[in-house]
Amino acid sequence: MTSPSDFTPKSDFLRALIERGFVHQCSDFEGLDEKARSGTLSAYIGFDCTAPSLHVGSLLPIMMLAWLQRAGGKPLPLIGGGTTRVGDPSGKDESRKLLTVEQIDANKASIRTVFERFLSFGDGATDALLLDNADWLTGLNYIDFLRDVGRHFSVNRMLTMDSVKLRLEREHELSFIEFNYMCLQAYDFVEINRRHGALLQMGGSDQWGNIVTGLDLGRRMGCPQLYALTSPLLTTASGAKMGKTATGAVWLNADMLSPYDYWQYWRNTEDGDVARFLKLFTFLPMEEIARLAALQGAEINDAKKTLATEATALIHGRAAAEQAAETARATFEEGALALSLPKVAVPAEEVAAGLGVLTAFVKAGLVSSTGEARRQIKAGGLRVNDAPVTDERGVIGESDFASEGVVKLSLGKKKHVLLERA
RNA sequence: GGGGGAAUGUCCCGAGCGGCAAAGGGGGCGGACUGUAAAUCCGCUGGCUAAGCCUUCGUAGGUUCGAGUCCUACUUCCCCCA
Repeated sequence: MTSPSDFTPKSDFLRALIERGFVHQCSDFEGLDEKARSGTLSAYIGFDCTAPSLHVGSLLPIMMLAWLQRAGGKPLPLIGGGTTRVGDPSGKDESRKLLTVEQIDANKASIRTVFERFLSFGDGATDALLLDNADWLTGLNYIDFLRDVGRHFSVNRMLTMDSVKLRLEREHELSFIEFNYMCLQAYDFVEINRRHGALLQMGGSDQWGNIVTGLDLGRRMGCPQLYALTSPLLTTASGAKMGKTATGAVWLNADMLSPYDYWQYWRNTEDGDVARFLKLFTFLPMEEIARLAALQGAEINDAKKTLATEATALIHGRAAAEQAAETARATFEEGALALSLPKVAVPAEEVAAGLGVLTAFVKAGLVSSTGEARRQIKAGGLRVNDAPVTDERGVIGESDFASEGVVKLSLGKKKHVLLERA
């Protein structure tokens, strides 16, 4: 059995994951359910550390770990410090740059702050531990690895895996590194089981093959029965991949995306996604979600606000989330000037000298070039203090700074930035 | 090893008789309509100190008044034969 629909879990952990829509496949529901009920279940998920922040795409696995901890399990987020040093070859983009050890460490530290929002770390039985596979991969000796681990991999079997099979059928290049990547990933499972007793690896549905390879290796290398559980690939109701927005990726670190913008991301959820997202990205009880999901027409906006505030509170804290909600309310519902909108400072001398509108919008980060600013003006998309900009040679001067000492620049109806003198 | 293809707007896919800032999609952004939604329609989608200037078609040279387009070498990928 691999489908969650025809299984009734007894453990809190699996019940929560299944009823909230986190589960796509599992290697053995009954077995895992049993483990989750008897004793502390340790589980790990691998995360990418090529950027200094995770983005919303990683939120789903983080939530799975959080539910695990809530259900009395021990979550083990794993950072691929070792594997990123090889470079993930599964994308065919060869220009992927290799990161230095320092970069990886910096990213790791930054990413850890996100985990700390969702998981409690420490030395206790159910406290989370942040693992890095560099700890065991970098010291590996090739000959030893081949002898102890490599002999357990059946190339015959690896050749039947979808990821490999497809490439071979299409006669696409499959490099040796790539072929080995799954061996390392499988070995991670064994190592984490030995070091921390992890019995379960979770991940996105695209990781199924790799995770199952780990299961297999574990059996051959004398680990206890291991389990695999994957989550569905997340797309929006209209089929787009999650995590992209106007400004770029939806980062989880506040210094890369402000809580206000993060709140806005969730506020703009499509109708058809609201219920699903409430289940996946908030800890609200199911009854409450059912109530919100039943809202029709324009009322569903209330559900979106709740989603935005709850989701934002998880990573930026309740206070920041409520402030974002309030900022949005004042800005959108009252059309008022909310001083808590994201701010950008410009040197006072530049303002005194007269700041061109084009430059101002570029500085505010609302447009990427003066050329784009010109185009947006033609399209009627730029406003200064809510007044449409019609002249691209317009100048922002002292008089535009309201009594509050800021100028509100807007792109379209949704994106606002305050300019202040510094 | 031999033979034949391919590389295009720095998001992606893709056309391109020597006159090209380069067709067309997708995506994205803006406008209209709405509910800060979806769908639909319209516009935009190299940069700048902007009637002009600069930089782009794998890399480096060459032919030409003029090269994405022709020639040479190189790089990478694909196909066929061995």
